[in-house]
Amino acid sequence: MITKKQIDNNTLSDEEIVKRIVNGESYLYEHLMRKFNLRLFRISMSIINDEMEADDVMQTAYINAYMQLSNFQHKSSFSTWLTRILINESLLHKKRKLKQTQLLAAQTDNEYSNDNPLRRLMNKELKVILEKAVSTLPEKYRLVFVMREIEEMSVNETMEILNLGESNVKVRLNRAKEMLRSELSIYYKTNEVFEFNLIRCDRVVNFVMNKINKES
DNA sequence: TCGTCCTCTAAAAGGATCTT
DNA sequence: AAGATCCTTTTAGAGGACGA
Repeated sequence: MITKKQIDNNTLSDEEIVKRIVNGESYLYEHLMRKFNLRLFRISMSIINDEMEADDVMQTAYINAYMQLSNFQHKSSFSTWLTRILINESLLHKKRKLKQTQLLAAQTDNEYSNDNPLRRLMNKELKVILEKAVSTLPEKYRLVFVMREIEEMSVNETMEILNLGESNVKVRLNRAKEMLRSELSIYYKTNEVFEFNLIRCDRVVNFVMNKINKES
């Protein structure tokens, strides 16, 4: 575990931390991993769609990045460099898995499992619906959507990592949103979103009735 | 070969936010 | 308040893939 003292109250930039790691302070790598874990997990999930495998890929990417740290030339930010390594590793993993799947003639499970970091932030039902909708997006749109909207990465960072032009990033994001709107409309048109269920109905009714009874 | 669909790129308009 | 900057959205055109 890293102490606050060890990382100078989080005031060091990623690039400075990298330099210190390269100079022997390897324990500082934990700080970088903790900082980027969530981002890398989400991006990896957007490619792989499997939590366990995303974990494995992240581990491999972290190890690869660590091994290459002394070769990091600071041409881009550390986060961009690390994300690029993760994407490469994820795509490689996907490729291997596809090959394996074809050999075994097995079906790929495209559904997200139920435990995801987004859970804490969202209503459970809405989260499932959104995840399902996001998972239906073609990979290239899903990646841009996750990076821009969920990870709040800049257009510049996204285009740099994905090796795309600026307008292409924008159009892909816009199309991803269009697809999501269309996908989600199925749910809200069938009243699955904001469903006023029996339990909630009872709760509201009971609350109001209690209030009325007290007033009278 | 031709038509259709999809993707990418570029440009422009308009809105939101930041800076002076 | 005005201008600058960034972002989103829309539109048009070019080019590739694919089926008839």
